[in-house]
Order: sequence, then C-alpha cells, then structure tokens
Amino acid sequence: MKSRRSSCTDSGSESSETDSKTPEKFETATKRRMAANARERKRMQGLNTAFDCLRKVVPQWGQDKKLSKYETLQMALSYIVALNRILTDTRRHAAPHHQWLDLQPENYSCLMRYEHPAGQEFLHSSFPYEFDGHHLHA
DNA sequence: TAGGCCATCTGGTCCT
DNA sequence: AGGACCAGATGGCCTA
Repeated sequence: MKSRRSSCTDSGSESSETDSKTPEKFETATKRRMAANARERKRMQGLNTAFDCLRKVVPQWGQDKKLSKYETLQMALSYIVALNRILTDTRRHAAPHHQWLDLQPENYSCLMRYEHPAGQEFLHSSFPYEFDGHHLHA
C-alpha cells in the first residue's frame, strides 16, 4: 500500500476551516475524513478486484502485458458482441435436434447489460479482432 | 524525459 | 447524518 501524496495524506490537514474551529471539531472532521479515505480505498480495491476478474475471462493480447482498465472494458465489450454474434449465427443454422443450442435471449441477456452511450447502433459494430481461442489478433 | 497508467486524497452530490 | 459514488487533482512508477 503506497501513499501517492506527500503533501496531504490521511492526516486530514485540508479540512475546511468551519470544521476545525475548535480542537474537538477538528478532530471529528479529521476522523471523518480518514474514515472516508479508507472507505474510498476499499471501494477502489473492490473495483480493481472486479477488473482483475474481468481480465481473466477476456481475451488477452499475450501473457506478458496486462490490459489497462480502459482496454479491459473495450475488450470485454468487443468480446461480448462477438459471442453474441456467434450465438445468433449458431441459432440460425442449428438443426432441430441441436435444441441445447437454441438459447433464448433471456438466458444470456445477463451478458448484454452494457449500454453504450452511442446507443443500440454500437451493438451492430464489428468485432475488430480475430480470436484463435486463446489470443486476439488485430 | 515525456507520456501513459495508476493509487490516493478530496470535496461535491445523491441516496438511505 | 453518514455512506456510496463520482470526478478532478496530484504525484509516483514504468516504458519507449
């Protein structure tokens, strides 16, 4: 755990003046700030854990380089779109005796919760990578 | 050394 | 009132 700030740390030295008019108020404000900082650290750690989980299920460029957060989100998005297309194509060509393949959208819609700001149009954009089962190729 | 990425702090806003 | 969430600021680490 490294502290990135040298000038203002958990000491709460930047509490507002109104909160620190008396030593008691200063102390409570400091404690509140420290507690808030700790909560924020924990929240961000949870977020990073979620990113790590996502990295494990998303195709990687290679074993050596870890995807950045932004890249992870972009890759997950593209990957989901690609999987959705595979499912759609499979359903279209599946023979009747392959009913296990005939998934209904509600059965995998949990994978499609992401809504791109650009709207539904995004879902029809093409997956920009080739996936060989383990790695992606541009 | 510049730029990218990241962790942390902080104050504001919203929600319970 | 207090916690969750968010975005901006800051500064450290790493790589080309």
